[in-house]
Amino acid sequence: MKFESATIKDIAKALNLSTSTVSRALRGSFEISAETKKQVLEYAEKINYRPNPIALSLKERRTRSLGVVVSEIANNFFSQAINGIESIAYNRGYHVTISQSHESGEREKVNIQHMAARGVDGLLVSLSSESVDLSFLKELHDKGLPMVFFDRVTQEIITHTVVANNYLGSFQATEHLLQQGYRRIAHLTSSPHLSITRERLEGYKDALAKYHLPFEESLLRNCPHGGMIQDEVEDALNSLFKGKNSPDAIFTAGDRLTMTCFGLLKRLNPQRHIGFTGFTNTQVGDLFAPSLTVVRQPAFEIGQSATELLIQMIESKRPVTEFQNKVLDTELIIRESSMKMK
Amino acid sequence: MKFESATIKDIAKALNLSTSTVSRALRGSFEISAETKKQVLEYAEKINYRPNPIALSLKERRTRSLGVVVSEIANNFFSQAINGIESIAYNRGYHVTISQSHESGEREKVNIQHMAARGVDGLLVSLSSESVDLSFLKELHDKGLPMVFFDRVTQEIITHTVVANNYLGSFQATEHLLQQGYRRIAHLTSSPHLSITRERLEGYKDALAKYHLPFEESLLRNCPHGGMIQDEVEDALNSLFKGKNSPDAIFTAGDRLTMTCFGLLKRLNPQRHIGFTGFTNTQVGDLFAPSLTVVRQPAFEIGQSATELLIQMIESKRPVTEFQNKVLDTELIIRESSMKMK
DNA sequence: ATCGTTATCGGCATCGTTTGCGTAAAAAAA
DNA sequence: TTTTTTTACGCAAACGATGCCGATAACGAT
Repeated sequence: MKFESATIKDIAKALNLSTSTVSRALRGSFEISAETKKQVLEYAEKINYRPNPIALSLKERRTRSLGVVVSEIANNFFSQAINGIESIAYNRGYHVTISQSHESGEREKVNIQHMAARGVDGLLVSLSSESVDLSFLKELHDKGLPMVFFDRVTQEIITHTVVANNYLGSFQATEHLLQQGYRRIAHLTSSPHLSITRERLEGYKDALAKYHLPFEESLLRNCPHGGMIQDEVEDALNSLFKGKNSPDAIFTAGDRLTMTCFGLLKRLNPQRHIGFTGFTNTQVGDLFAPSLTVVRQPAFEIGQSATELLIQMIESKRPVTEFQNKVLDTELIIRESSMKMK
Repeated sequence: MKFESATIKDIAKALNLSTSTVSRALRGSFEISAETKKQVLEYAEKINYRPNPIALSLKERRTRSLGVVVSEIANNFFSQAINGIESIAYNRGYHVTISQSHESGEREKVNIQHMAARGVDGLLVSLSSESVDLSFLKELHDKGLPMVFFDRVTQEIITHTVVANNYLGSFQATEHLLQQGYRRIAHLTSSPHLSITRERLEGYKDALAKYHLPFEESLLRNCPHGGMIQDEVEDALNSLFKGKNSPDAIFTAGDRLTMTCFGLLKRLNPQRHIGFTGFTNTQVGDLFAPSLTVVRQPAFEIGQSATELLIQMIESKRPVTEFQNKVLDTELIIRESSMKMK
């Protein structure tokens, strides 16, 4: 089953012209007579001619498409970020190819290499939680493939980055819980490799320090799959609530993690009140019971900003040497789940 | 800023061979000596040679990528369906290019034509609510571009389709509300043009008929943007609850519509109890207050099934003339929101 | 010595489009 | 009329890879 489209040759043959004349007529070159031009334009319109973007890509060595790598689409943060990416990309004439790593480093590598082999003009990357060996990305970067990291970034590759103010968002959320009177705040987070994990942990620690509380390893849990695997979260919660020194509040550091943990908390511990807040971009936090106190990231804007920087790099004549590291503020939306029961 | 990659010519030049020899050596042709083959393979590995997919696409007239058109990614149903699409596509060696129509017919047309102009080997389409003139799609279909419709389908183009059993899902949900004792069940749905709208309306009507209740126009509301525009839903709800004959239950026919309506219902009518259920693929229906009775569609499986059919069409030698119309069952998950208060 | 085989490789066209260069005919200048 | 300029177009190369055909050499058979 093949799909045939009209080419410039078909027009040339039909009108007894050369392909070069047709090509020039189509793009309105001044060295083609008005008459010929009109003829060509009319015929092209008639047979609904569309230039073959693949041939153009081969010639111009560009595809006008951007590659996006995220861990999961079915994640409020990422789907909103992708909306931001798309809104800029399409306005600037770029396509968007999306691939998911599902938090697998191997999958991420395969997807990126597949896209990079001339499939895309640039890459928007949010690393997977398994990503440790980034040498394949570094190679692509060294070869000149433009890339911008967002959300989950790396220091190993020097380029533009766009992230939320994870430190401050985490600090504010933790401080809010402390202000409410909670004193044993557990922190449920993703893989320790990730930049967001480290930054959010720092904010959490510093907020504790401000209230002269020690950081306790025993209140920290890592779920490398970020809430995608329910058992991982369930194990973490069970171990947290096993002893007698169990936490009185939980602060989660990721969209899926927040949702999964919130659900499990209701199931596993329905009787006890646990203060709760977490990073999530859900738009229905006020519909939950209890309504959810959340740290919201400017996902759409992060996507937009990263895309603008990427396109700017792609279209720059000379190699870019000055890089921006954008940090956008989060928003703490306080609802019932973090309130202290009397 | 350009990204240069090694080509077959570089290998040929370096090894003093012709490009054809290198090409054949790379794909292990038997008419190349073992020695040359080894030389080529080794050098290719050394410079990390990757065939240029664009050049291959031009030659083989295929791109090994699939185009997906949905209204919104940030929609539980679609993001899960895309996961299904991706799971099959990547296993079969296809890329996935996603575009959103945002329920705009114009945007949909532009995106599809952009992708179709040789950008993709086939299309997976869920129509936008504004889609009325499908002539551009029909043209592409007539030219031989393989396409499969899922979720929101059309009769105008004869090809494979994969949908949920919208009629039955709607019937069961409505019947459930009726069994609970509700008698004035409003139906909030999307654009009347959509197949899903019609099918779900039929199920709703037939369930009413089974209980000898008349269908009342005054209990039907269309929100063409499917819950993406809050005001649309708010207006619909306000007009429903204006008179004295206001509904005692609401049944919504779409993911975003369900979420938006559920939120508004709590805000606008906090005092009165309204029975509620709707189509949605949210994974956290049990976390809401009240927990949400939902009609869940097998989104992942729908995506998988549609993709399998599409790839089968693409790889078929001769035009496909027998088409499947798959219908997958929905699941009614009963929770508190649809319970009748005593 | 001549021919046929076989093994191994190169030349060239091709996919669709753009573009630098060349050139015929027509128009303008001499 | 001759020369120069302009107009309007064609030729061919290029992008990267493939594949049909043809070329060359070595070798055995006749």
